Amino acid sequence: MATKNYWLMKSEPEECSFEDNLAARNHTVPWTGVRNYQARNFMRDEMRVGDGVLFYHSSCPMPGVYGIAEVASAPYADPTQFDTKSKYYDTTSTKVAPRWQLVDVKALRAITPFTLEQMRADSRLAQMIVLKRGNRLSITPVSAEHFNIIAARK
DNA sequence: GCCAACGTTGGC
DNA sequence: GCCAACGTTGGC
Repeated sequence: MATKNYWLMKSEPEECSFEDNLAARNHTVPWTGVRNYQARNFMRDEMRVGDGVLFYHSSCPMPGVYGIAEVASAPYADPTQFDTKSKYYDTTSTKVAPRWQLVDVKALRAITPFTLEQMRADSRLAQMIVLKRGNRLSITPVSAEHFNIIAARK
């Protein structure tokens, strides 16, 4: 059996907050809109159902981890790439060879937000990719140790 | 709104 | 393959 992996996934709360996710059917949402190859490759090639997810809010007054979630599906084509009305519509993608793949993400429980400021202040978390200068990647792998430190928050 | 950082595009 | 221009991310 493959080892469980852990991820940090960024979302703008205006678009899909952790509360939105928790309120969704089956507490599950498709992770639409990723248009970066590295982030796509994590979903397409490396995620497995049951992997742990730190649900992070970005571009908001208080960035940070707001909830614990898990990967809830195998990868499949992101439907928004074919939707002409979507801001994620991609004219260069085809149904035969979809460019963008996603997974479903299931919200498990909210935590007292572990803010970016608190993450930076915690020396145990110093090696997290999301804290590295200039990092913009919306999906990053997280070590079990870092995941557990943040997931221990009630 | 500013701007540093960095990914993508496209001319050559 | 190089690299300048451009667009986007995301904290502040």
